[in-house]
Amino acid sequence: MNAGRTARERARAELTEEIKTIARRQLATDGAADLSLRAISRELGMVSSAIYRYFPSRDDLLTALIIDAYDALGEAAEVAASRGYERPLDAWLAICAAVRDWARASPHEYALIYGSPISGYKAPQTTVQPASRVPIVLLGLLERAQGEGLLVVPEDAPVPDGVLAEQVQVLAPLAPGVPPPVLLRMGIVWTQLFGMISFELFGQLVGTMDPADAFFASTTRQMAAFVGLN
Amino acid sequence: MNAGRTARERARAELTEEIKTIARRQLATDGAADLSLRAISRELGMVSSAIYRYFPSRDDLLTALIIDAYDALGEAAEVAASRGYERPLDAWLAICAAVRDWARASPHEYALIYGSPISGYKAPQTTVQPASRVPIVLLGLLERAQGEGLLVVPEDAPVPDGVLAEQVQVLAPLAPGVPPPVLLRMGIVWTQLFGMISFELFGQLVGTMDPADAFFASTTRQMAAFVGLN
DNA sequence: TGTACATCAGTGAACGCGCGTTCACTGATGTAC
DNA sequence: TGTACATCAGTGAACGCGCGTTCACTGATGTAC
Repeated sequence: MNAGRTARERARAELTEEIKTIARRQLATDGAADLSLRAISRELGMVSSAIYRYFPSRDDLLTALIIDAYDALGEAAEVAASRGYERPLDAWLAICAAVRDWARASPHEYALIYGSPISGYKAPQTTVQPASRVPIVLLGLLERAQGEGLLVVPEDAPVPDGVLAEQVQVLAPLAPGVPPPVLLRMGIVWTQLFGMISFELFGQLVGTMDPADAFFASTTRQMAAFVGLN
Repeated sequence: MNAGRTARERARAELTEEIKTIARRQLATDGAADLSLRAISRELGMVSSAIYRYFPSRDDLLTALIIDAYDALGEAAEVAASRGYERPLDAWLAICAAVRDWARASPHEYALIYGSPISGYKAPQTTVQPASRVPIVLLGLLERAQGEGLLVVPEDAPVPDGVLAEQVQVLAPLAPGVPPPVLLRMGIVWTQLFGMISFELFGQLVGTMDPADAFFASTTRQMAAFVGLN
Protein backbone atom coordinates (compact mmCIF):
# COMPACT_ATOMS: atom_id res chain seq x y z
CA MET A 1 0.00 0.00 0.00
CA ASN A 2 1.08 3.56 -0.74
CA ALA A 3 3.69 2.02 -3.04
CA GLY A 4 5.57 4.61 -5.01
CA ARG A 5 3.86 7.50 -3.24
CA THR A 6 6.09 10.11 -1.78
CA ALA A 7 5.52 11.57 1.67
CA ARG A 8 4.34 14.69 -0.09
CA GLU A 9 1.72 12.77 -2.04
CA ARG A 10 0.47 11.04 1.05
CA ALA A 11 0.28 14.28 3.01
CA ARG A 12 -1.56 15.87 0.14
CA ALA A 13 -4.13 13.10 -0.08
CA GLU A 14 -4.65 13.17 3.67
CA LEU A 15 -5.11 16.91 3.85
CA THR A 16 -7.48 16.87 0.91
CA GLU A 17 -9.61 14.35 2.79
CA GLU A 18 -9.34 16.34 6.00
CA ILE A 19 -10.54 19.48 4.27
CA LYS A 20 -13.55 17.62 2.93
CA THR A 21 -14.28 16.11 6.32
CA ILE A 22 -14.25 19.51 7.98
CA ALA A 23 -16.34 20.91 5.14
CA ARG A 24 -18.92 18.17 5.64
CA ARG A 25 -19.07 18.97 9.34
CA GLN A 26 -19.62 22.62 8.50
CA LEU A 27 -22.30 21.64 6.04
CA ALA A 28 -24.10 19.90 8.86
CA THR A 29 -24.21 22.98 11.05
CA ASP A 30 -24.50 25.81 8.56
CA GLY A 31 -25.77 24.48 5.25
CA ALA A 32 -24.10 24.66 1.86
CA ALA A 33 -24.61 28.37 1.29
CA ASP A 34 -22.56 29.22 4.38
CA LEU A 35 -19.69 26.89 3.59
CA SER A 36 -16.61 29.00 4.17
CA LEU A 37 -13.05 28.32 3.10
CA ARG A 38 -11.79 30.64 5.81
CA ALA A 39 -13.68 28.75 8.50
CA ILE A 40 -12.23 25.49 7.22
CA SER A 41 -8.69 26.85 7.23
CA ARG A 42 -9.21 28.13 10.76
CA GLU A 43 -10.26 24.69 11.93
CA LEU A 44 -7.29 23.19 10.10
CA GLY A 45 -4.99 25.61 11.89
CA MET A 46 -3.75 26.92 8.58
CA VAL A 47 -3.78 30.28 6.94
CA SER A 48 -6.79 30.83 4.68
CA SER A 49 -4.84 30.97 1.46
CA ALA A 50 -3.37 27.51 2.09
CA ILE A 51 -6.65 25.86 1.05
CA TYR A 52 -5.95 26.99 -2.49
CA ARG A 53 -3.15 24.43 -2.71
CA TYR A 54 -5.89 21.78 -2.51
CA PHE A 55 -8.96 23.29 -4.13
CA PRO A 56 -8.63 26.08 -6.70
CA SER A 57 -11.89 27.68 -5.55
CA ARG A 58 -14.88 27.31 -3.28
CA ASP A 59 -16.93 25.90 -6.16
CA ASP A 60 -14.41 23.15 -6.74
CA LEU A 61 -14.67 22.11 -3.12
CA LEU A 62 -18.46 22.08 -3.45
CA THR A 63 -18.20 19.92 -6.55
CA ALA A 64 -15.97 17.47 -4.71
CA LEU A 65 -18.47 17.27 -1.84
CA ILE A 66 -21.35 16.74 -4.25
CA ILE A 67 -19.56 13.95 -6.06
CA ASP A 68 -18.64 12.30 -2.76
CA ALA A 69 -22.25 12.51 -1.63
CA TYR A 70 -23.61 10.93 -4.80
CA ASP A 71 -20.95 8.26 -4.56
CA ALA A 72 -21.67 7.49 -0.92
CA LEU A 73 -25.39 7.21 -1.62
CA GLY A 74 -24.78 5.19 -4.77
CA GLU A 75 -22.55 2.81 -2.90
CA ALA A 76 -25.09 2.37 -0.13
CA ALA A 77 -27.68 1.43 -2.75
CA GLU A 78 -25.29 -0.93 -4.54
CA VAL A 79 -24.33 -2.66 -1.32
CA ALA A 80 -27.99 -3.21 -0.46
CA ALA A 81 -28.67 -4.52 -3.97
CA SER A 82 -25.86 -7.04 -3.85
CA ARG A 83 -26.73 -8.53 -0.50
CA GLY A 84 -28.14 -11.58 -2.22
CA TYR A 85 -31.86 -11.42 -1.54
CA GLU A 86 -33.73 -14.25 -3.15
CA ARG A 87 -36.79 -12.24 -4.06
CA PRO A 88 -36.31 -9.04 -6.06
CA LEU A 89 -39.04 -7.54 -3.89
CA ASP A 90 -36.81 -7.89 -0.84
CA ALA A 91 -33.88 -6.39 -2.70
CA TRP A 92 -36.12 -3.49 -3.70
CA LEU A 93 -37.18 -2.86 -0.12
CA ALA A 94 -33.57 -3.07 1.03
CA ILE A 95 -32.39 -0.56 -1.58
CA CYS A 96 -35.12 1.91 -0.67
CA ALA A 97 -34.30 1.52 3.01
CA ALA A 98 -30.60 2.00 2.32
CA VAL A 99 -31.26 5.21 0.42
CA ARG A 100 -33.43 6.53 3.22
CA ASP A 101 -30.98 5.47 5.92
CA TRP A 102 -28.13 7.21 4.19
CA ALA A 103 -30.22 10.35 3.78
CA ARG A 104 -31.21 10.38 7.44
CA ALA A 105 -27.63 9.81 8.53
CA SER A 106 -26.33 12.58 6.24
CA PRO A 107 -29.20 15.03 5.87
CA HIS A 108 -27.05 17.95 4.81
CA GLU A 109 -25.20 15.97 2.19
CA TYR A 110 -28.60 14.78 1.00
CA ALA A 111 -29.81 18.38 0.82
CA LEU A 112 -26.65 19.25 -1.09
CA ILE A 113 -27.55 16.88 -3.90
CA TYR A 114 -31.37 16.69 -3.78
CA GLY A 115 -32.28 20.04 -2.24
CA SER A 116 -32.59 23.42 -3.86
CA PRO A 117 -29.83 24.33 -6.28
CA ILE A 118 -27.07 26.41 -4.68
CA SER A 119 -27.18 29.99 -5.89
CA GLY A 120 -24.27 30.89 -8.13
CA TYR A 121 -23.11 27.30 -8.40
CA LYS A 122 -23.32 25.37 -11.63
CA ALA A 123 -22.73 21.63 -11.35
CA PRO A 124 -20.16 20.42 -13.88
CA GLN A 125 -20.56 17.31 -16.03
CA THR A 126 -18.42 15.31 -13.61
CA THR A 127 -21.40 14.97 -11.25
CA VAL A 128 -23.56 13.20 -13.82
CA GLN A 129 -22.05 9.74 -13.57
CA PRO A 130 -22.08 9.53 -9.75
CA ALA A 131 -25.65 10.87 -9.78
CA SER A 132 -26.77 8.00 -11.98
CA ARG A 133 -25.68 5.20 -9.66
CA VAL A 134 -28.99 4.88 -7.80
CA PRO A 135 -31.12 4.83 -10.96
CA ILE A 136 -28.75 2.24 -12.42
CA VAL A 137 -29.18 0.05 -9.36
CA LEU A 138 -32.95 0.28 -9.63
CA LEU A 139 -32.96 -0.53 -13.33
CA GLY A 140 -30.55 -3.40 -12.73
CA LEU A 141 -32.96 -4.83 -10.21
CA LEU A 142 -35.81 -4.73 -12.71
CA GLU A 143 -33.61 -6.40 -15.25
CA ARG A 144 -32.76 -9.20 -12.85
CA ALA A 145 -36.40 -9.68 -11.83
CA GLN A 146 -37.42 -9.79 -15.46
CA GLY A 147 -34.75 -12.41 -16.18
CA GLU A 148 -35.96 -14.57 -13.32
CA GLY A 149 -39.57 -14.25 -14.39
CA LEU A 150 -40.41 -12.39 -11.21
CA LEU A 151 -41.53 -9.21 -12.89
CA VAL A 152 -45.24 -9.19 -13.64
CA VAL A 153 -46.18 -6.22 -15.76
CA PRO A 154 -49.24 -4.66 -14.08
CA GLU A 155 -52.33 -4.88 -16.28
CA ASP A 156 -53.25 -1.24 -15.87
CA ALA A 157 -49.78 0.11 -16.68
CA PRO A 158 -50.10 2.23 -19.82
CA VAL A 159 -47.66 1.90 -22.70
CA PRO A 160 -45.87 5.23 -23.15
CA ASP A 161 -46.23 6.87 -26.54
CA GLY A 162 -44.95 9.95 -28.33
CA VAL A 163 -42.20 11.94 -26.61
CA LEU A 164 -42.58 9.90 -23.48
CA ALA A 165 -41.88 6.68 -25.38
CA GLU A 166 -38.62 8.17 -26.62
CA GLN A 167 -37.64 9.38 -23.19
CA VAL A 168 -38.33 5.98 -21.70
CA GLN A 169 -36.15 4.44 -24.40
CA VAL A 170 -33.16 6.23 -22.86
CA LEU A 171 -33.51 3.89 -19.90
CA ALA A 172 -33.89 0.73 -21.97
CA PRO A 173 -30.18 -0.01 -22.51
CA LEU A 174 -29.74 -0.19 -18.74
CA ALA A 175 -32.52 -2.73 -18.44
CA PRO A 176 -32.96 -4.48 -21.81
CA GLY A 177 -35.94 -6.77 -21.85
CA VAL A 178 -37.91 -4.76 -19.33
CA PRO A 179 -41.10 -3.53 -20.99
CA PRO A 180 -41.57 0.24 -21.45
CA PRO A 181 -44.62 0.49 -19.14
CA VAL A 182 -42.49 -0.80 -16.30
CA LEU A 183 -39.58 1.50 -17.15
CA LEU A 184 -41.97 4.43 -17.04
CA ARG A 185 -43.33 3.34 -13.70
CA MET A 186 -39.81 3.02 -12.36
CA GLY A 187 -39.32 6.66 -13.28
CA ILE A 188 -42.45 7.55 -11.35
CA VAL A 189 -41.44 5.50 -8.36
CA TRP A 190 -37.96 7.01 -8.44
CA THR A 191 -39.41 10.50 -8.04
CA GLN A 192 -41.74 9.16 -5.36
CA LEU A 193 -38.88 7.70 -3.33
CA PHE A 194 -36.88 10.90 -3.25
CA GLY A 195 -39.97 13.04 -2.83
CA MET A 196 -40.92 11.09 0.25
CA ILE A 197 -37.43 11.27 1.71
CA SER A 198 -37.18 15.00 1.01
CA PHE A 199 -40.54 15.60 2.68
CA GLU A 200 -39.40 13.63 5.69
CA LEU A 201 -36.05 15.38 6.02
CA PHE A 202 -37.27 18.84 5.17
CA GLY A 203 -40.06 18.73 7.74
CA GLN A 204 -43.06 18.51 5.43
CA LEU A 205 -44.44 15.39 7.08
CA VAL A 206 -44.54 16.85 10.58
CA GLY A 207 -48.09 16.66 11.89
CA THR A 208 -49.10 13.71 9.76
CA MET A 209 -46.77 10.94 8.64
CA ASP A 210 -43.88 11.83 10.94
CA PRO A 211 -42.16 9.70 12.25
CA ALA A 212 -42.14 8.21 8.78
CA ASP A 213 -40.99 4.62 9.34
CA ALA A 214 -44.41 3.05 8.92
CA PHE A 215 -45.34 5.34 6.05
CA PHE A 216 -42.08 4.59 4.32
CA ALA A 217 -42.42 0.84 4.75
CA SER A 218 -45.96 0.76 3.44
CA THR A 219 -45.16 3.07 0.54
CA THR A 220 -42.13 1.17 -0.71
CA ARG A 221 -44.18 -2.06 -0.62
CA GLN A 222 -46.98 -0.44 -2.63
CA MET A 223 -44.51 1.04 -5.07
CA ALA A 224 -42.98 -2.39 -5.59
CA ALA A 225 -46.36 -3.69 -6.65
CA PHE A 226 -46.81 -0.60 -8.81
CA VAL A 227 -43.76 -1.48 -10.90
CA GLY A 228 -44.62 -5.17 -10.97
CA LEU A 229 -42.35 -6.65 -8.31
CA ASN A 230 -44.23 -9.11 -6.16
CA MET B 1 -62.00 50.95 -0.49
CA ASN B 2 -59.25 52.08 1.83
CA ALA B 3 -62.01 53.46 4.05
CA GLY B 4 -60.72 54.73 7.33
CA ARG B 5 -57.11 54.21 6.39
CA THR B 6 -54.81 57.09 6.85
CA ALA B 7 -52.26 58.08 4.25
CA ARG B 8 -49.67 56.68 6.58
CA GLU B 9 -51.37 53.30 6.71
CA ARG B 10 -51.69 53.16 2.98
CA ALA B 11 -48.07 54.12 2.44
CA ARG B 12 -47.04 51.51 4.96
CA ALA B 13 -49.02 48.75 3.27
CA GLU B 14 -47.66 49.72 -0.12
CA LEU B 15 -44.06 49.82 1.01
CA THR B 16 -44.42 46.51 2.80
CA GLU B 17 -45.61 44.99 -0.47
CA GLU B 18 -42.86 46.70 -2.41
CA ILE B 19 -40.22 45.31 -0.08
CA LYS B 20 -41.59 41.82 -0.58
CA THR B 21 -41.73 42.27 -4.34
CA ILE B 22 -38.11 43.33 -4.48
CA ALA B 23 -37.20 40.50 -2.13
CA ARG B 24 -38.92 38.00 -4.43
CA ARG B 25 -36.99 39.36 -7.38
CA GLN B 26 -33.76 38.99 -5.43
CA LEU B 27 -34.76 35.47 -4.51
CA ALA B 28 -35.02 34.70 -8.19
CA THR B 29 -31.48 35.79 -8.97
CA ASP B 30 -29.60 34.90 -5.81
CA GLY B 31 -31.54 32.33 -3.83
CA ALA B 32 -32.85 32.56 -0.30
CA ALA B 33 -29.50 32.31 1.43
CA ASP B 34 -28.26 35.47 -0.27
CA LEU B 35 -31.36 37.53 0.43
CA SER B 36 -30.01 40.83 1.72
CA LEU B 37 -31.86 43.60 3.51
CA ARG B 38 -29.20 46.07 2.45
CA ALA B 39 -29.61 45.16 -1.22
CA ILE B 40 -33.37 45.61 -0.91
CA SER B 41 -33.00 49.00 0.73
CA ARG B 42 -30.59 50.05 -2.00
CA GLU B 43 -33.11 49.13 -4.67
CA LEU B 44 -35.79 50.96 -2.73
CA GLY B 45 -33.58 54.05 -2.62
CA MET B 46 -33.72 54.04 1.14
CA VAL B 47 -31.16 53.79 3.84
CA SER B 48 -30.62 50.23 5.07
CA SER B 49 -31.99 50.81 8.54
CA ALA B 50 -35.32 51.98 7.13
CA ILE B 51 -36.34 48.39 6.37
CA TYR B 52 -36.58 47.80 10.09
CA ARG B 53 -39.69 49.96 10.20
CA TYR B 54 -41.37 47.22 8.15
CA PHE B 55 -39.73 43.98 9.15
CA PRO B 56 -38.07 43.61 12.54
CA SER B 57 -35.45 41.26 11.12
CA ARG B 58 -34.34 39.34 8.08
CA ASP B 59 -36.01 36.20 9.40
CA ASP B 60 -39.34 37.98 9.66
CA LEU B 61 -39.09 38.99 6.03
CA LEU B 62 -38.29 35.39 5.10
CA THR B 63 -41.30 34.19 7.06
CA ALA B 64 -43.52 36.66 5.23
CA LEU B 65 -42.19 35.45 1.87
CA ILE B 66 -42.72 31.82 2.86
CA ILE B 67 -46.29 32.45 3.93
CA ASP B 68 -46.99 34.36 0.73
CA ALA B 69 -45.55 31.51 -1.32
CA TYR B 70 -47.66 28.87 0.41
CA ASP B 71 -50.70 31.09 0.01
CA ALA B 72 -50.08 31.73 -3.67
CA LEU B 73 -49.63 28.02 -4.33
CA GLY B 74 -52.62 27.14 -2.17
CA GLU B 75 -54.77 29.62 -4.00
CA ALA B 76 -53.67 28.30 -7.39
CA ALA B 77 -54.71 24.81 -6.29
CA GLU B 78 -58.02 26.05 -4.87
CA VAL B 79 -58.85 27.95 -8.03
CA ALA B 80 -58.18 24.85 -10.13
CA ALA B 81 -60.30 22.73 -7.81
CA SER B 82 -63.27 25.06 -7.98
CA ARG B 83 -63.37 25.36 -11.74
CA GLY B 84 -66.37 23.04 -11.85
CA TYR B 85 -65.08 19.92 -13.56
CA GLU B 86 -67.71 17.25 -13.82
CA ARG B 87 -65.37 14.35 -13.23
CA PRO B 88 -63.21 14.42 -10.10
CA LEU B 89 -60.46 12.93 -12.28
CA ASP B 90 -60.38 16.09 -14.36
CA ALA B 91 -60.32 18.24 -11.24
CA TRP B 92 -57.41 16.14 -9.97
CA LEU B 93 -55.46 16.61 -13.18
CA ALA B 94 -56.20 20.34 -13.14
CA ILE B 95 -55.00 20.71 -9.54
CA CYS B 96 -51.78 18.85 -10.24
CA ALA B 97 -51.17 20.96 -13.33
CA ALA B 98 -51.88 24.16 -11.39
CA VAL B 99 -49.36 23.20 -8.72
CA ARG B 100 -46.75 22.43 -11.33
CA ASP B 101 -47.47 25.58 -13.31
CA TRP B 102 -47.13 27.75 -10.25
CA ALA B 103 -43.86 26.03 -9.35
CA ARG B 104 -42.44 26.53 -12.83
CA ALA B 105 -43.50 30.16 -12.87
CA SER B 106 -42.01 30.80 -9.41
CA PRO B 107 -39.17 28.32 -9.07
CA HIS B 108 -37.36 30.22 -6.35
CA GLU B 109 -40.44 30.67 -4.25
CA TYR B 110 -41.08 26.97 -4.73
CA ALA B 111 -37.53 26.22 -3.57
CA LEU B 112 -38.11 28.48 -0.60
CA ILE B 113 -40.94 26.30 0.66
CA TYR B 114 -40.14 22.83 -0.71
CA GLY B 115 -36.36 22.97 -1.07
CA SER B 116 -33.67 22.46 1.53
CA PRO B 117 -34.27 24.17 4.85
CA ILE B 118 -32.55 27.55 5.11
CA SER B 119 -29.63 27.41 7.49
CA GLY B 120 -30.22 29.31 10.70
CA TYR B 121 -33.88 29.85 9.93
CA LYS B 122 -36.62 28.19 11.94
CA ALA B 123 -40.11 28.39 10.45
CA PRO B 124 -42.65 29.65 13.01
CA GLN B 125 -46.08 28.11 13.58
CA THR B 126 -47.67 30.75 11.37
CA THR B 127 -46.52 28.90 8.27
CA VAL B 128 -48.42 25.73 9.14
CA GLN B 129 -51.88 26.80 8.07
CA PRO B 130 -50.88 28.22 4.65
CA ALA B 131 -48.77 25.09 4.08
CA SER B 132 -51.81 22.89 4.55
CA ARG B 133 -53.91 24.45 1.80
CA VAL B 134 -52.82 22.09 -0.97
CA PRO B 135 -53.31 18.91 1.08
CA ILE B 136 -56.73 20.23 2.11
CA VAL B 137 -57.67 20.75 -1.53
CA LEU B 138 -56.62 17.20 -2.39
CA LEU B 139 -58.52 15.68 0.52
CA GLY B 140 -61.57 17.77 -0.34
CA LEU B 141 -61.48 16.38 -3.83
CA LEU B 142 -61.46 12.83 -2.54
CA GLU B 143 -64.36 13.68 -0.26
CA ARG B 144 -66.36 15.04 -3.16
CA ALA B 145 -65.58 12.05 -5.37
CA GLN B 146 -66.58 9.69 -2.57
CA GLY B 147 -69.86 11.55 -2.10
CA GLU B 148 -70.63 11.28 -5.79
CA GLY B 149 -69.76 7.61 -5.88
CA LEU B 150 -66.85 8.28 -8.19
CA LEU B 151 -64.21 6.99 -5.87
CA VAL B 152 -63.50 3.30 -6.38
CA VAL B 153 -61.21 1.98 -3.69
CA PRO B 154 -58.50 0.00 -5.52
CA GLU B 155 -58.62 -3.68 -4.66
CA ASP B 156 -54.93 -3.95 -3.92
CA ALA B 157 -54.80 -0.93 -1.61
CA PRO B 158 -53.76 -2.20 1.82
CA VAL B 159 -55.57 -1.09 4.96
CA PRO B 160 -53.11 0.78 7.19
CA ASP B 161 -52.57 -0.66 10.64
CA GLY B 162 -50.63 0.18 13.80
CA VAL B 163 -48.96 3.59 13.93
CA LEU B 164 -49.76 4.20 10.31
CA ALA B 165 -53.48 3.75 10.93
CA GLU B 166 -53.31 6.43 13.63
CA GLN B 167 -51.37 8.79 11.40
CA VAL B 168 -53.87 8.33 8.59
CA GLN B 169 -56.66 9.11 11.04
CA VAL B 170 -55.28 12.65 11.33
CA LEU B 171 -56.40 13.20 7.75
CA ALA B 172 -59.84 11.68 8.23
CA PRO B 173 -61.63 14.79 9.58
CA LEU B 174 -60.72 16.63 6.37
CA ALA B 175 -62.26 13.88 4.26
CA PRO B 176 -64.79 11.98 6.39
CA GLY B 177 -66.17 8.95 4.63
CA VAL B 178 -63.04 8.39 2.55
CA PRO B 179 -61.66 4.96 3.46
CA PRO B 180 -58.22 4.79 5.17
CA PRO B 181 -56.52 2.91 2.29
CA VAL B 182 -57.33 5.81 0.00
CA LEU B 183 -56.22 8.42 2.54
CA LEU B 184 -52.91 6.61 2.82
CA ARG B 185 -52.53 6.51 -0.93
CA MET B 186 -53.26 10.22 -1.12
CA GLY B 187 -50.33 10.72 1.24
CA ILE B 188 -48.13 8.70 -1.09
CA VAL B 189 -49.32 10.53 -4.16
CA TRP B 190 -48.83 13.87 -2.43
CA THR B 191 -45.16 13.11 -1.89
CA GLN B 192 -44.96 11.84 -5.47
CA LEU B 193 -46.38 15.07 -6.89
CA PHE B 194 -43.92 17.30 -5.12
CA GLY B 195 -41.05 14.89 -5.62
CA MET B 196 -41.64 14.95 -9.35
CA ILE B 197 -41.88 18.75 -9.45
CA SER B 198 -38.74 19.14 -7.35
CA PHE B 199 -36.85 16.77 -9.62
CA GLU B 200 -37.97 18.74 -12.64
CA LEU B 201 -37.10 22.15 -11.20
CA PHE B 202 -33.89 21.10 -9.51
CA GLY B 203 -32.50 19.51 -12.66
CA GLN B 204 -32.66 15.86 -11.69
CA LEU B 205 -34.68 14.84 -14.75
CA VAL B 206 -32.21 16.27 -17.26
CA GLY B 207 -31.10 13.50 -19.58
CA THR B 208 -34.22 11.39 -19.18
CA MET B 209 -37.68 12.80 -18.54
CA ASP B 210 -36.86 16.43 -19.28
CA PRO B 211 -38.83 18.25 -20.70
CA ALA B 212 -41.28 16.77 -18.25
CA ASP B 213 -44.68 17.61 -19.73
CA ALA B 214 -45.41 14.13 -21.05
CA PHE B 215 -43.99 12.45 -17.98
CA PHE B 216 -46.01 14.70 -15.72
CA ALA B 217 -49.24 14.10 -17.63
CA SER B 218 -48.84 10.33 -17.65
CA THR B 219 -47.84 10.23 -14.01
CA THR B 220 -50.72 12.31 -12.69
CA ARG B 221 -53.13 10.09 -14.65
CA GLN B 222 -51.61 6.95 -13.16
CA MET B 223 -51.61 8.46 -9.69
CA ALA B 224 -55.31 9.27 -10.06
CA ALA B 225 -55.99 5.60 -10.71
CA PHE B 226 -53.73 4.72 -7.80
CA VAL B 227 -55.95 6.62 -5.35
CA GLY B 228 -59.13 5.35 -6.97
CA LEU B 229 -60.20 8.29 -9.14
CA ASN B 230 -61.29 7.08 -12.53
C1' DT C 1 26.31 9.00 -1.84
C1' DG C 2 26.34 13.87 -2.48
C1' DT C 3 25.17 18.02 -4.65
C1' DA C 4 22.35 21.42 -7.49
C1' DC C 5 18.12 22.48 -8.84
C1' DA C 6 13.08 22.26 -9.28
C1' DT C 7 8.81 21.61 -7.13
C1' DC C 8 5.48 22.60 -4.02
C1' DA C 9 3.19 23.55 0.87
C1' DG C 10 2.22 26.92 3.72
C1' DT C 11 2.78 32.07 5.33
C1' DG C 12 1.21 36.71 6.02
C1' DA C 13 -0.39 40.79 4.31
C1' DA C 14 -3.46 42.94 1.52
C1' DC C 15 -7.58 44.08 -1.74
C1' DG C 16 -12.20 45.01 -2.06
C1' DC C 17 -16.31 43.61 -0.81
C1' DG C 18 -20.78 42.76 1.74
C1' DC C 19 -23.64 41.91 5.70
C1' DG C 20 -27.44 42.58 9.95
C1' DT C 21 -28.51 45.47 13.43
C1' DT C 22 -28.53 49.57 16.76
C1' DC C 23 -29.16 54.27 17.95
C1' DA C 24 -29.89 59.17 18.46
C1' DC C 25 -31.86 62.30 15.34
C1' DT C 26 -35.18 65.23 12.23
C1' DG C 27 -39.29 66.22 10.26
C1' DA C 28 -43.70 64.88 8.53
C1' DT C 29 -48.33 62.88 9.58
C1' DG C 30 -52.18 61.97 12.69
C1' DT C 31 -55.13 62.71 16.95
C1' DA C 32 -57.49 64.82 20.89
C1' DC C 33 -59.50 68.67 22.69
C1' DT D 1 -61.02 75.20 12.81
C1' DG D 2 -56.84 75.61 15.29
C1' DT D 3 -53.44 74.28 18.42
C1' DA D 4 -50.44 70.98 21.30
C1' DC D 5 -48.79 66.75 21.54
C1' DA D 6 -47.86 61.96 20.22
C1' DT D 7 -46.68 58.83 16.74
C1' DC D 8 -43.99 57.13 13.35
C1' DA D 9 -41.00 57.04 8.75
C1' DG D 10 -36.76 57.67 7.26
C1' DT D 11 -31.66 59.39 8.01
C1' DG D 12 -26.80 58.79 8.70
C1' DA D 13 -23.20 57.14 11.24
C1' DA D 14 -21.34 53.49 13.50
C1' DC D 15 -20.28 48.59 15.47
C1' DG D 16 -18.41 44.36 14.64
C1' DC D 17 -18.25 40.89 11.73
C1' DG D 18 -17.14 37.70 7.79
C1' DC D 19 -15.96 36.49 3.12
C1' DG D 20 -13.05 34.70 -1.50
C1' DT D 21 -9.05 35.40 -3.75
C1' DT D 22 -4.24 37.15 -5.07
C1' DC D 23 0.59 37.58 -4.49
C1' DA D 24 5.42 37.68 -3.26
C1' DC D 25 7.82 35.05 0.04
C1' DT D 26 10.33 31.16 2.85
C1' DG D 27 11.62 26.77 3.66
C1' DA D 28 10.95 21.91 3.26
C1' DT D 29 10.67 17.83 0.16
C1' DG D 30 11.78 15.39 -4.10
C1' DT D 31 14.59 14.43 -8.38
C1' DA D 32 18.38 14.06 -11.73
C1' DC D 33 23.01 13.42 -12.44
